[in-house]
Amino acid sequence: MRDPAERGTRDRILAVAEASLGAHGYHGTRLHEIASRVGIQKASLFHYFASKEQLYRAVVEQGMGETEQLIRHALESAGSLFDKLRTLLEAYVDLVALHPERTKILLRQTLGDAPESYQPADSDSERLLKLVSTFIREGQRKRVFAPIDPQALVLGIVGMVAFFFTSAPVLAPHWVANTTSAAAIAQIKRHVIEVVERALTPERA
Amino acid sequence: MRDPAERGTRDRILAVAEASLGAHGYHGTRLHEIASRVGIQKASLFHYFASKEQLYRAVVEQGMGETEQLIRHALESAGSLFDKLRTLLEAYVDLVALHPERTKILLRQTLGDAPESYQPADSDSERLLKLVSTFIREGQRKRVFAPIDPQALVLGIVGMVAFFFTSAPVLAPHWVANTTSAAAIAQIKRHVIEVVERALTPERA
DNA sequence: GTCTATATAGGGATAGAC
DNA sequence: GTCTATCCCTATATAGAC
Repeated sequence: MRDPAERGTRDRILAVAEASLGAHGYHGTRLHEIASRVGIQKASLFHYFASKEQLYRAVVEQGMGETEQLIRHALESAGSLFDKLRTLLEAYVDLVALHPERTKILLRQTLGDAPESYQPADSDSERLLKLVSTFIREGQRKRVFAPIDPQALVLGIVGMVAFFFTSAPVLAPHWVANTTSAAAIAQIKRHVIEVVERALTPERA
Repeated sequence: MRDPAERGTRDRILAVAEASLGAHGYHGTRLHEIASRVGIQKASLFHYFASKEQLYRAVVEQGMGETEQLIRHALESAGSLFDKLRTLLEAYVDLVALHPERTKILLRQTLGDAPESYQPADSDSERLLKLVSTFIREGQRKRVFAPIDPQALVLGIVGMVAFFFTSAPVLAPHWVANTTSAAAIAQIKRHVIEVVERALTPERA
């Protein structure tokens, strides 16, 4: 990290590793494949990362960091609570759409796919969840949002969005052939926003 | 299958394999571990299944079959469309809650976690999805359900529910400490039903 | 049908030259 | 910092006795 000359290759390794880990999971990923795609020899990887596990950790950390940044930024945006909500959802969908492999890795991690020795720093994810659910709870206190379980809502959204971009292309290829197309992303965005807004809009009875 | 004497051990292998595959994924699963838990030697597994891949296929097939049965049954239940919807959602949540490992396997499969040579019979899952989305589309035609994208809704529900029982316990352990408790299942059921009903209830404007 | 013993391959990791 | 060569372990799978 201190040596700028190393950055180039190191970053390329991280990028390729993210793709491989997303596609095949931790145990299914072959260091040989990563090296090959980067254009170096397998042994050269060990110059940058001490082990497969360390490489995995680096990839995960990078992904979590960017996600947190994005969420904080969206929650600080201007407008009404529903405006903020919308901004957040749009940004989140965009993020997942832009990094489906990363999403797969995080999803897989919650399924237990990780090095045996891995102790997930779940404080990260928990902190993120709390950030958003607190935002919703605030809105409920002000009677702007309907009194639905905030934690469940947030978890459900995360699962839903992740599923759209990771599993849906496999399960329902005819529905969204290409989840990277602008049209597909817009469609999913609209859907998510509609469902969430309906869930959070107070009864007008 | 023809030899009844074989059924006992074979079924136990399938059950144990489901648990292991769910917990560690295909590549992370060790045949040695399965054999050990069944109480036999690793080599004995090959008497029942020709390869690790065949064992995997058997586990997946069994899981898909039961899921399809359940969905068909729920859709044939009595009552209004909203009644049927409710019955379906409750049964589905119960199924996932009862078989979290199975759910993990199917989730993982959509993420690309499977033997290299594996050609997923996605016709199965596509057929299932179509079954439910057709039901919703029918309700929309009759103006009972709001005109939301049926495919997206169904995929979203599947992702949401799966996430609750597989990832949420890891991500938010304080939220639902034990997703197998009756109370937790009831809570999740209520949440899912509320979100879906709100999404499908036509505007009263 | 279950066992012990073993074959075979693949993959993570290291050694050491350049 | 990248390479070639190699170590070494683990995991799937097979052979063949009982």
